[in-house]
Amino acid sequence: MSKNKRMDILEAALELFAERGYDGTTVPTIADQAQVGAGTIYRYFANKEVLVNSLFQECIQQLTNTLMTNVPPAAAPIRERFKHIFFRISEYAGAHGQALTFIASHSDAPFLNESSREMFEQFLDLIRGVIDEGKEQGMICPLPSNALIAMVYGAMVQLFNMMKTGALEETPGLLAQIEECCWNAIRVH
Amino acid sequence: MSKNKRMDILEAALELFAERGYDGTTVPTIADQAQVGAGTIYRYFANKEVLVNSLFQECIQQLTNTLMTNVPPAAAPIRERFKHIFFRISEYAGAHGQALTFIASHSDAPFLNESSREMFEQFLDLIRGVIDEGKEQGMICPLPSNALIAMVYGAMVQLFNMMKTGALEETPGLLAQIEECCWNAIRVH
Amino acid sequence: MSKNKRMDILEAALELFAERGYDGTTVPTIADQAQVGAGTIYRYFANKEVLVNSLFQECIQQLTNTLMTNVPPAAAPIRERFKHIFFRISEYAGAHGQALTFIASHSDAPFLNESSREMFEQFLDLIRGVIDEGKEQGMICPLPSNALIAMVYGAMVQLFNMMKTGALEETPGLLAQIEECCWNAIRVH
Amino acid sequence: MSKNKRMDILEAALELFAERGYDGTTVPTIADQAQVGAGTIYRYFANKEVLVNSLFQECIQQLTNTLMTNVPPAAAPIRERFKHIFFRISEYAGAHGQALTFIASHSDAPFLNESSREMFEQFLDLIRGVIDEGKEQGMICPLPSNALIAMVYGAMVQLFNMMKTGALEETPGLLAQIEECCWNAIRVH
DNA sequence: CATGAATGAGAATTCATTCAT
DNA sequence: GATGAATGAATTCTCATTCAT
Repeated sequence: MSKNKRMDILEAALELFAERGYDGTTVPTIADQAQVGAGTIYRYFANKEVLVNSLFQECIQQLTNTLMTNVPPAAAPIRERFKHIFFRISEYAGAHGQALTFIASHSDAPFLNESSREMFEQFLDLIRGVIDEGKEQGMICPLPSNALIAMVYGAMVQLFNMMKTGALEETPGLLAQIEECCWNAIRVH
Repeated sequence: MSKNKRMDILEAALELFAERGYDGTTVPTIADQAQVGAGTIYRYFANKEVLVNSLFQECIQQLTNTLMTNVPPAAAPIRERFKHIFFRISEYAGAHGQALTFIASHSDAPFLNESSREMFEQFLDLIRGVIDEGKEQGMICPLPSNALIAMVYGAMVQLFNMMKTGALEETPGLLAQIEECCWNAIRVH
Repeated sequence: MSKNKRMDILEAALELFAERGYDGTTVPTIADQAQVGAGTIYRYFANKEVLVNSLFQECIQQLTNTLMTNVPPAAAPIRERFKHIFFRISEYAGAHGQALTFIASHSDAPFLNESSREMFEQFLDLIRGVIDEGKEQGMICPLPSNALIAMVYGAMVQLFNMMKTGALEETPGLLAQIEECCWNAIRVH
Repeated sequence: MSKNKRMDILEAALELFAERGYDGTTVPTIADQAQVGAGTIYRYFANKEVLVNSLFQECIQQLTNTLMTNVPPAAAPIRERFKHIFFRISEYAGAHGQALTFIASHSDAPFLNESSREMFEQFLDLIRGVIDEGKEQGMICPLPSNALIAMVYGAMVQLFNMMKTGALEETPGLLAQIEECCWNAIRVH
């Protein structure tokens, strides 16, 4: 017996949205997976769109929180700050089932509201901050930040997705090497 | 008056699937966009699933064809062969509206049939071939090929997606620099 | 090459309506079976309802014509006149594929128009005439004519249907015995 | 407010299928008649075909049950056993609206599944049993059982159909006389 | 005349949402 | 609060009919 049905619903929705997408998932299916009645979902969320936005925001919040723990001081070397971002996101992907997959596949969706979009931008800003600082210090390529973020974020999403589905086995040391690769992609040579 | 309604339907579907996803797109919407009657779609495709698979396969085919033109000789330096892949995909993304976005966002979808999955794998194999060869020559990091592909493919998909939506302006020289970045991500340092 | 497309269409429709019923048969299916274009059907019949009524009426007409050939004189014994009816209908059922099945399964249909219903009644009247005369002569049971017709007609329809589908093999002498049975059902004992 | 919507749906379907046939009846029409929402039908029956098969089987089951009540001992005279069949079926036709009409007009339909066909055959076997026994005892004509069943069953279906539509008024004694006629059709003279 | 591709109204079916229990 | 049966609007798909060739 779970003490929190709201959480059960969000977890069920996360898994299903990540696998089949928002439009490919029916509310009764979420209810089944969450082991609640279909009507119960509407006690906690006004409708399906509110549910997906709540879920999206909670995921981004958790991801952001993860990124904000043990943050190296602003004065720390860019290399260290980049590592922090990489390994925190990696940690989050490992800890929260399909959350990163869900975020990545839904962050452009037309049903996301202003608030969800804003939170996603704020998350990207955390990465942007490091990248911009790195560019100023001449450590990172002087390309548009969006391009640099896209490369790093795109690469990471694909990688963690593959690890989730088992297409890529996570061996010791692999993560560190991949981090190195991502850094090499954007650093000045 | 269009000569080829089948093509009109595929083009309309491509645009809509790329924007809203398969499940978020209704058949009448596709019909409207294609300027055909709803029933007409069913003269060309047995059902919506057949439509999305046909579209997916034609896109992959075109992308594969693009990758196969002006292929550098197998003996060419890996660097050149990597550039070829990058710029061909880039060319395809520029030429075919939302095709790359559609492919990327649907390549894991549960409604893709065996044949579609196979064609997608064959496309990835084209990239894998260069990467494996590069690893053998000691030019590319000795990481699992899937990881290397994921990084390059993930980065490219995000980048071309951003260019499509205007979040990233395509300035002269930018593409070449980005290509350099992608190469730096995977090469041996 | 058939010289009469109208006939081809009617024949195709007869077979299909007998097998699947009017509502279970699509116009394109009739066109395929008749080896004509779908549009051609509308050159000969204003719509599907007109087609089924035309077919019904032509079938009834043929059946009626068959019943009217070699009619025994009104003064002939009832037994002989009954035999005539039985064997003529049997002859018609044998000669015209699914016609009797079609008639039987559609004679109550809501899409039959006044004219079709009238013709069917006229056909029944041919049987009714003999039965009424038989009742007057005291040869046939003094039951409502409708009941007597129902028995004889119902039995015959089932029997010829079975012969058509092969559930009942037509052996020499069988028909005569069955006729005897039908007569026994209604005659005075 | 009805206790049992499943029953309401089956009753509505029975009436409509009997009148217009399976293909001539739309699901929303059934829903209207049953006073339920269209979607409700799909909570009880996976689709229209499952509905018609369920209905067919329930009707056959009821008819079979009726035939099995107060069965005369196997040692009873054939005449009595025949009467039992006739009057039981008659009783069923009288009690259950359009059930016999529905059964008769759909027992050959291509959408009936194996199970439905089997149950119908088992029902016919109940009649066949008496007829076969009668033939062995020399009481019933030595014709193929299928032919004898066809006559009796065909006649009865037509008769009860007529009574339902009012084309034949059910007066006291009529039924007994008709039963006599049916018996006369098949008995040895 | 004949055709069959094209159509859109209508059929079967699904699913977000409500509400009586 | 929690439920899940019930609903009907929306979706997928079919098919009678039209019309350009």
